[in-house]
Amino acid sequence: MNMIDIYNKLLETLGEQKWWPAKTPFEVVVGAILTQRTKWENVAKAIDELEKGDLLSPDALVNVNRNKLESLIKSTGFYKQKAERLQTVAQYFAKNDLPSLGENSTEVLRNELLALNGVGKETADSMLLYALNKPKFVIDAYTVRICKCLGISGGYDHLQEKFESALPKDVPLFKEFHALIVEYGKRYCNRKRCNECVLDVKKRA
DNA sequence: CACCAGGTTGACC
DNA sequence: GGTCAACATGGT
Repeated sequence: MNMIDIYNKLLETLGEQKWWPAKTPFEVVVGAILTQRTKWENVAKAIDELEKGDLLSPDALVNVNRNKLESLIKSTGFYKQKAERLQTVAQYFAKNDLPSLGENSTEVLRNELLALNGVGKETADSMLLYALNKPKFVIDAYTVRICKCLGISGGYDHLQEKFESALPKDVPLFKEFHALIVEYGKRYCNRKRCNECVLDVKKRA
């Protein structure tokens, strides 16, 4: 089964996911930091708090009091380091306007994002794909686990190359595929449950 | 009570 | 190069 077949099967089984759940590109950036090692429901609460405080803009986030920020995002865990990371990326996006930032090449942007403390490969690629609409395939824990079941092993770079070379560089496709993988992983292929083989999806539908 | 969640970092080999 | 604990809350 090739990548496109896998995509179609997931889509057919799970339906469209329509990621990333955010109202603005900068909200994607904020969510990308907050969701590190954390369930999305807890992130949603924090984003809600930030929205109430009118803090979902780079300038507002840069200027907010650190302790206040920490208390608002407490539900996401690791709240002290995440507060610091949020202000770091907010500073970057305050200096570099989001829409016009997209004119730069994907690789240049990626390196700039990776240079920020708290932004690793997955977070950078999530921002590139879902906030800046760049064709970067996001690899996460579910992707690694599912690929392993499929007999595809390797680290982040290897898997990313595998997806990107097997698929057309289509941003909506990349967005939806990653979303489907996460949803599939949550339901059928996580720490507690690994029904050895992924993509027997018909049986489970 | 133990384990896990859409990672990243710095220390240590 | 790779491995490992730390980071911390909320849900099963």
